[in-house]
Amino acid sequence: MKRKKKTLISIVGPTGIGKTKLAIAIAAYFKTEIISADSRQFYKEMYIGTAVPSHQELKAVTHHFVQHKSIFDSYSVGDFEREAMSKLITLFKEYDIVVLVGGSGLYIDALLKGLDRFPKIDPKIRRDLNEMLRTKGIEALQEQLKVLDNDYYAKVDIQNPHRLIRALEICMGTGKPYSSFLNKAQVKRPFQMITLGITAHRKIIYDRIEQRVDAMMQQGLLEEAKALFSYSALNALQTVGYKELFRHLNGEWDLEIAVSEIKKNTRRFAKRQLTWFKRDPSIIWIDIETNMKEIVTQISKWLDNPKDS
RNA sequence: GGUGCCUUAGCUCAGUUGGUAGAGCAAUGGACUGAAAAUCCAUGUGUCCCUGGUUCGAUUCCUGGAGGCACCA
Repeated sequence: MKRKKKTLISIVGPTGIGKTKLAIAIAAYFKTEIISADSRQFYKEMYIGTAVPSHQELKAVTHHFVQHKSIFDSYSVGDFEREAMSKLITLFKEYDIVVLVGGSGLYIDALLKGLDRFPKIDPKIRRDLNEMLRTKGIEALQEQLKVLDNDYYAKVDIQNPHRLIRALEICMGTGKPYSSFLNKAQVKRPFQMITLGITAHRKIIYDRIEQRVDAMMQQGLLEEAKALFSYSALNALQTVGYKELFRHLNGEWDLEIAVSEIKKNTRRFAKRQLTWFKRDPSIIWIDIETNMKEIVTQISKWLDNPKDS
């Protein structure tokens, strides 16, 4: 018998905590498929350093948005939101439950909460703004934003060049203030959501990161980085695990230093992920030690008695 | 065994002509609307090895001890 209510079960949490494994177990249990929201597992040229699911895991449960893009493609969170929403709608025709898994907070939120709509902007504008940043400094960007969108200037972190450039490219590309595009509508998704956050004591998270980085090195991360070295300027390769090895490959760092930098940057990344997810009160946090059976039982209970819409 | 040097934050170390201390790194907290594994902001956590002594006051000077390093035996 089919449940009427469509439900998206999301698994979020810091890197290395075991999201992949749990998501596959849950998806297998409910006999459904997985949508991945991991901004680095999209790219097919990167494998070891992004900890994509193994071939076996991918065979056990169908995954979407894993290694479906190339590092040479330009791919944004807006593209992801559109593609993933349309995939979700398709999947819900066949399944009552779909599993979403990932560690990229912005991408998860894009799907769960929606983004405002922005027109496509000519990439030349961003290139010019980056050039302006390089030659005239961040003050020039700040001055420009003050003129074009004073409201946003008052709110934004004006030390952050990415934020300034994004706002400015919208202002310049559309002729309208960036802030005029924000909060157009509260999106209402046509399905209910259960979001599980996996977590553990910081020490345990960090130990797992340490072990995982060592394991990646053993699996040949250095070789993978070598093969991608000539593309190191691409956005997709601004990625922990690769950017540090590039600095080893260009002679800047000993391998040992590069590896310890990878560990450090992965720790910091995990911390930022926790900061992002912590502010979402709808996330139900479960400890890494909780066993699978308990989790599935709990989910089934929620599905039978949805607390809210 | 002798002589010399060292012991201060998680680590490496600075410093206080005697008024209980500060850098770098690490760490921690936070922000985040198409670059997000990106980008940015904020924060100093301490038996100054122990013990007596001198002193109004010792992390600082002196005695003794412990540990470390170097050299000599």
